[in-house]
Amino acid sequence: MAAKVTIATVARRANVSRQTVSNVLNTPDIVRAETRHRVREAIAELGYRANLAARQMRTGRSNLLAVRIDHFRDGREGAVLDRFLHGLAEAAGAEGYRVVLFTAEGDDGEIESYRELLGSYALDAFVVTHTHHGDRRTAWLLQHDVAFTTFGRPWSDTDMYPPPSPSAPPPFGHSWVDVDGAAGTAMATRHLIDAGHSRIGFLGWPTGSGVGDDRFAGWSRTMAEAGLAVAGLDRRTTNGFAEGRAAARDLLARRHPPTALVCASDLLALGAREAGDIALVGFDDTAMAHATGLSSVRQPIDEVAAACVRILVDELDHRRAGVTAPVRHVLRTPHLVVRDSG
Amino acid sequence: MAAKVTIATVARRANVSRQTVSNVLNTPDIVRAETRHRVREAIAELGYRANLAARQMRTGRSNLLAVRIDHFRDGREGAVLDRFLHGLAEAAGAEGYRVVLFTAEGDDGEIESYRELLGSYALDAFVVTHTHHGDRRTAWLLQHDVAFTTFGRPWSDTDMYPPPSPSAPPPFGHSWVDVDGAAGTAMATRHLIDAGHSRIGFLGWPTGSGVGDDRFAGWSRTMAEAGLAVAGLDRRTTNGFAEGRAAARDLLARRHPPTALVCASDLLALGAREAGDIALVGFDDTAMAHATGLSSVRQPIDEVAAACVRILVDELDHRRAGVTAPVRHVLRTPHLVVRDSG
DNA sequence: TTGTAGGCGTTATCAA
DNA sequence: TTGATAACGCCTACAA
Repeated sequence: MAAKVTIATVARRANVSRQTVSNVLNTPDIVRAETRHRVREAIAELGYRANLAARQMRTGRSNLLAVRIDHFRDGREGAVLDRFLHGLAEAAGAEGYRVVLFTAEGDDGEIESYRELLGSYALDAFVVTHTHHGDRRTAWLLQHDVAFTTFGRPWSDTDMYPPPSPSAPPPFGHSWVDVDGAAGTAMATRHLIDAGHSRIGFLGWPTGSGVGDDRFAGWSRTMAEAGLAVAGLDRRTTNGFAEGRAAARDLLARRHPPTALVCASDLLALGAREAGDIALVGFDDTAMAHATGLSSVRQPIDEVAAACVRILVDELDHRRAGVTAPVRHVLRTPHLVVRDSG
Repeated sequence: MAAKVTIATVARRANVSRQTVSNVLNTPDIVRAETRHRVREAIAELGYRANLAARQMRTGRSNLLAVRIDHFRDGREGAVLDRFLHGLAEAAGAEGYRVVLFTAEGDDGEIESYRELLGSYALDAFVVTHTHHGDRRTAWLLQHDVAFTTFGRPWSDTDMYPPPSPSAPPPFGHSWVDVDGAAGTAMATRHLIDAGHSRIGFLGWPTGSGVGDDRFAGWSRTMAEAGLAVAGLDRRTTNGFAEGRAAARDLLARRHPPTALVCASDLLALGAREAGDIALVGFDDTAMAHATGLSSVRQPIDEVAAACVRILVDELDHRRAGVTAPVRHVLRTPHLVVRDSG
């Protein structure tokens, strides 16, 4: 354990006051070049690093971003969350922030965690993932004037506009970052059309999930634009391998079966692959797709994470300056990874 | 934003001094029951929560555990690290600790991160993952007397016993938690033997990786114990789907081909599945195995994470008391998830 | 441009 | 058993 090096140590070494050292650190411009240089040398020689706890105590900023880590869920969530966390940690690190994890059960459990973490002044902002219809979390955060952004759009108006209250002045909406799922499935559909298919089906999740409906929309819109019929070509089911297989079998058994399928997840696509010979495109470009040669729509997760961090850092900077940051919405376009399957 | 509630607020409300409130929080035994009760009521009424930055400043403890999050690597790493992080965050939370992430490139990059994080007093201990032969990280941490534990055994003596130095007194080894990979492949092998197979092959990674050699050992040991020949039945290759397929084809083309394969990863197993009709057992029980009905050896990741946290909390408690914590080694046994593949 | 004084919220020390 | 005082390391305001 090296001896403790504080601002005072550096000050003594550089023959200046503690305040001058602090200035070199925080507002270098107001320090004479020669002094600044001397102080920086002392800092380097002594290997000085600011004590973050002390800084936080004084400034009230912890430079910590919190994100909930979910239970492992098969397929999609696993791989995507993993990449997201990595991207988040990397982007945050570059901005002088760090990422802390917390776990919670359900929306209300997550809100309880917000209370705890905020109560102990343990973090500056939250990244909220897996937004859904009627999301109570975003409403809570808005009402409590907490800095946050979401990976995922608000899927209903009530998520965007909580009941106005003195503590939640306009604008009521919140910043978010998301991937344009419809653009992804549109891309997949177009790819299959270009490959010569005309009876292209869609395998997705039950109506009602924002993400699922979005992905459905990209397919149906593109089919319509190409003048292709969609009647009887789509099947909605819960996410899963067996479910994908069953749904695909069902589609293939119809009078005019599809020759290709756009799927809302790799898992569904892999299930469908077992249902018979059919061109496939999955979604999320998971390890499974990579491993099994499945074409898949890949979300630019690193960019999403970086955008989240940028938004939050900007938001925190604005708050520090006492002004309201603009609400920002970032929608990134995924890209299609073509493999032998489609 | 609720008004700030500090220990002083609570003290006033309960008609005691700040110190008494602090005592109720940290050493409740020394406070008279009646006073303690009154203070606790005030805490509840006011929704008081300790300011962690202030506490850290005073105690020098941040209650933060740091873990590096790697780049996403296909297959294995993704799913396992994901589960591990969740388990870590959950177990840490239960002990009043939180988990912070950091990224780094290579061992030396990780060591540089240690320097930074420790220098700013930003965390109490590290969890080190993916230990390997000649791991410089553990040696560095030992030499600098940093609290840490590893998920993964030290795979060479030099990892365990750094050059003795005044700052690293005995015991030189470090605590670790790991999964008994050999037990896992032994289990898989026995399962295949019980299913009637006698020519059971092994598909693994090149010699030299601790984890890979460990998994190989379980297979070869079990085959020997059962009096079964292993000559010409194993194939080592880099991890990957195509690699697994090629290696399996190679094995199947031999004069006396195996009828079943124990694989060091799900990815290899899924590749092997495409090589022909052969019973398979994978490793890690990833989403891929779950989705495709592949039998697989599942590591008790949650238990590993919990053990890591327990070791670290214990270590930190000892340090706080000024005594050396015993070095602990935890080796957990995986279990076999049987599906239709094997 | 540089230095001095004070306080952030907590806990450790010691006195009452 | 409880309370007063000081100190952790930093930053902000203000004075020199």
